[in-house]
Amino acid sequence: MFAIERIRIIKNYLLEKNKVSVNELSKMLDVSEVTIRRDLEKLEEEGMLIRTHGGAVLKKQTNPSNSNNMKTKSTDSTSPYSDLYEEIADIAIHIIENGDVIMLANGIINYHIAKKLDQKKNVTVLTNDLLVSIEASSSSSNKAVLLGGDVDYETKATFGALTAMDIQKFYVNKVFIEVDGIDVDTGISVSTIDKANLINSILPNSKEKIILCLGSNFNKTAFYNISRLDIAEKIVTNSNIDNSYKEYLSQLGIQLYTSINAVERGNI
Amino acid sequence: MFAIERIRIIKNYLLEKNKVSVNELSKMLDVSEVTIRRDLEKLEEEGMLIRTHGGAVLKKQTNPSNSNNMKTKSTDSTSPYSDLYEEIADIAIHIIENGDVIMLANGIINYHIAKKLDQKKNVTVLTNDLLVSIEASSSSSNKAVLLGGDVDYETKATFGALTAMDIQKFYVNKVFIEVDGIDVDTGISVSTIDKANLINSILPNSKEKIILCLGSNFNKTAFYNISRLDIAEKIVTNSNIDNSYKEYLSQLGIQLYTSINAVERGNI
DNA sequence: TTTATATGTTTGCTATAGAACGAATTCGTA
DNA sequence: TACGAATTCGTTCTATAGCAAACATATAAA
Repeated sequence: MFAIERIRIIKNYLLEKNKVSVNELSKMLDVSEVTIRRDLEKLEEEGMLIRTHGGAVLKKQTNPSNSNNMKTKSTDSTSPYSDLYEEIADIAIHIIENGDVIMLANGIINYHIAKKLDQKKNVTVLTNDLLVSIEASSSSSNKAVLLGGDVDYETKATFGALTAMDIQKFYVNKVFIEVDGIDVDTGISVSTIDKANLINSILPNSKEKIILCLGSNFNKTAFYNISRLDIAEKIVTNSNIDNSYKEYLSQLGIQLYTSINAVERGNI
Repeated sequence: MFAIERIRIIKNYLLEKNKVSVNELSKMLDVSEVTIRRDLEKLEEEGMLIRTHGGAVLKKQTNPSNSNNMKTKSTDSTSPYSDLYEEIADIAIHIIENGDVIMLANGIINYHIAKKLDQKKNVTVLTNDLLVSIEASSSSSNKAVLLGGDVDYETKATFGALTAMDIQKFYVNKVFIEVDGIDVDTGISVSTIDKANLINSILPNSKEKIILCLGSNFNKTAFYNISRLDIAEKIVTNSNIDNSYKEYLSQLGIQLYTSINAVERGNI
């Protein structure tokens, strides 16, 4: 037996018994007591034990107060926008009806929608967002179907060729899409190509398209353009937007849902 | 014999025995001790083993001295079996080589393997386990592909028709399967039909099948039978199993890797 | 050819582990 | 409390095995 093995064994034994005797170890490991003493000496240097006459006892670790961590979920619900996301989700949840088959593309607002889904029954959720799928499946009356694909650690969502293929297999009543930009001229846009591809894949396979967008993202254009605005049936946002937009959207036949809290908060 | 062959043999030998001596290997492989030392040096750099005077022992990520505190993730690592799961994962991780394309079926052991994957490079992980996919994608040098399907809230994994279809699109080097029962007569079995179906789907599409099984699940048969034992190339478990099994497995040409915590079990 | 890689041999040097023995300690008993 | 026996300890010494480094050889690649 190698020294390192012997020491490993002594460590384990000590952790179990909290104390060891030289004699006992010597017999157990079939080496001389001198050797055991030398081993214990090493372990004492490591700070693992305190030697005593005839053996050693386990040293109590001074715990470096690490009890603070243990964050639960990775979505930054501490983000400054968290409330706004939830406001939008609060509106959007009412658009969903029992028995609906919906797609929730990956994103924070859709995560909040998924958390509220236990209010509904017999809803089938198609999503590429891992956290959305977990929330949506938490209620036994609903069902979540996750799209396969390459996992993006940052967004906790699947993308890529497999995702696009999987999407083709489904047809949904409603798709909820979070966008990073809405603009009269450029339409709707998102900031990553993966998300753009995903949305483009699902659009043809959905009856009703519902755009979710922070009020602050109106009049903005993100890097990847998806389509013109008029593909959408509904837009949900958190703040009142100016009248020109309202008119424009109503001309296109798009329903605009706005969080009523917007005014109270006094935000623009 | 090429160096690369020799090193592969040493690896396997080490995984089986948990320790090797320079002298022993030198005789066994008919090369000088210097050569063996140089090989061990390489393997130590790879993080596979720890060299010691006279040989080397298999490296364990789970240091017994700090096994107490700092539990991180939501899977019940507080479960009494947690350490055993991790022991098995500690062995299994050494079976994975850089550049491998592997399947990790859903389960706790595979979750532990996924957490250790940051030691490896360019590994592609196919999985139906959401948590596994997140862990496996956390390192930028690796890649995770999640199988689509119906999400099961309890196991945080995907199952069903879509999962089976998605699996057909891939072929992997190695598949790691956690089973709930191993028996000489009945072969390998699991406790849910979903998992049984999943495993049956991937088996034809994998070159090497590696079974992960708690020692306590030997001689047991879970509800859903999967196949005979001889489809597996390797079995990894956490405790010594009796000699009749060892003989039987070696007759079938199955390599048995065992993690032994010698003292705990009192056998030296 | 040169160059690089893999392996073996030789040569001190070092690590390991046991023996010996005086010093320190524990402990039972007076 | 005191004292002696028994145990345990630390130190030194020794034999053995294992080690790294330098050098040598062979084989393959450029």
